[in-house]
Amino acid sequence: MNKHYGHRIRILHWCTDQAMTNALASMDLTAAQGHIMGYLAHRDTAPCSRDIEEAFHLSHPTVSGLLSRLEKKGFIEFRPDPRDRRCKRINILERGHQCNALMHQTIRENEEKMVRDFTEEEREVFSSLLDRAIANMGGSPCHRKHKEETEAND
Amino acid sequence: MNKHYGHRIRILHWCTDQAMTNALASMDLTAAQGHIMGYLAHRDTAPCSRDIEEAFHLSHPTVSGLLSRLEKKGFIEFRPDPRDRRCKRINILERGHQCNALMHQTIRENEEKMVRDFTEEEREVFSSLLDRAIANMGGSPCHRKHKEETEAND
DNA sequence: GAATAAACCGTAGCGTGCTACGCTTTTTGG
DNA sequence: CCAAAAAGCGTAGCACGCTACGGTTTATTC
Repeated sequence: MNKHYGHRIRILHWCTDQAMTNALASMDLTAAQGHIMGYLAHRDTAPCSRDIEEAFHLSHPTVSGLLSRLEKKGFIEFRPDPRDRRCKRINILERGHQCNALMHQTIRENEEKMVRDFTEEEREVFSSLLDRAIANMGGSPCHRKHKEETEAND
Repeated sequence: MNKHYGHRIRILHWCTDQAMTNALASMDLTAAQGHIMGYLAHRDTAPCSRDIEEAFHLSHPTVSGLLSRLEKKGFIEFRPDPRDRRCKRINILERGHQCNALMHQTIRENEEKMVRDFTEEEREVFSSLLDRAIANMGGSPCHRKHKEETEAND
């Protein structure tokens, strides 16, 4: 019936996304926004949009939209970089720090939930197979920026 | 670094989606639209929107939008059901039939590509682990319609 | 030093997913 | 038979992906 890997991947992606959405709804964050906040939290230096694009393999309009919504809701603010006036450094505000603990806990819970009945060995196999599947599909997306020579093209 | 299953699932989903998008671009179909066409092709009776919603676990506004774009591009047409005037049966048009072969070939190629270096046993393990992960996350989304008793809740 | 290239960001426009609401039709219950 | 519930679909409005284009600042090159 639903025999395709692609279909299962889609469903699983949906599940994780929904779980995050539900867990974060209480603090007015979506799943995507939460992941950004989680990333910002364990950075020591304030990153700019470009850093997030690379970390999440997202296009910059996507990141731009996410950040502007986070700013509007008071989780972050932008600070001009005096060294480079093109950059807008992203600073976490109080409200952003508050959600940090819940964020990481939620991620951990969902990760655990997904493989809750897996043995340790199965978890490693799962990880390994996922990585190999990604590699087989051509690696991470990344809009082929800074791709050195990843293209053999048949 | 990218240690989370959720992250890998996201990337893998992205990969399959992009592969489909690229493969189908030549016939003016997106990945999501292509999947719908593939589903329609191997149906003998003309389904209605509801059938697609359940098959793909999508909300009905999403399906509605997909179908209206497919109709606008001439892949399908709607036919009122004389038995039930609420339903709009979905009929494949010539153009829709034309893409069928390419659709299925593309799906097969991508499925094979993803697991190209997997042994037969690994493929089965992968399938099984994906299914169990989905089950662990609470099963398929489906907006909890016709869930009989799937909820044990803890 | 001025022109070109590159880097960073923004906006426009689209597709695809969602929830929430409403409309029409069918089914159900009294 | 008529009212209420349920089923099917539509629209509005949002989030979040993308590509394509443009604008400002920085770096390079002559």
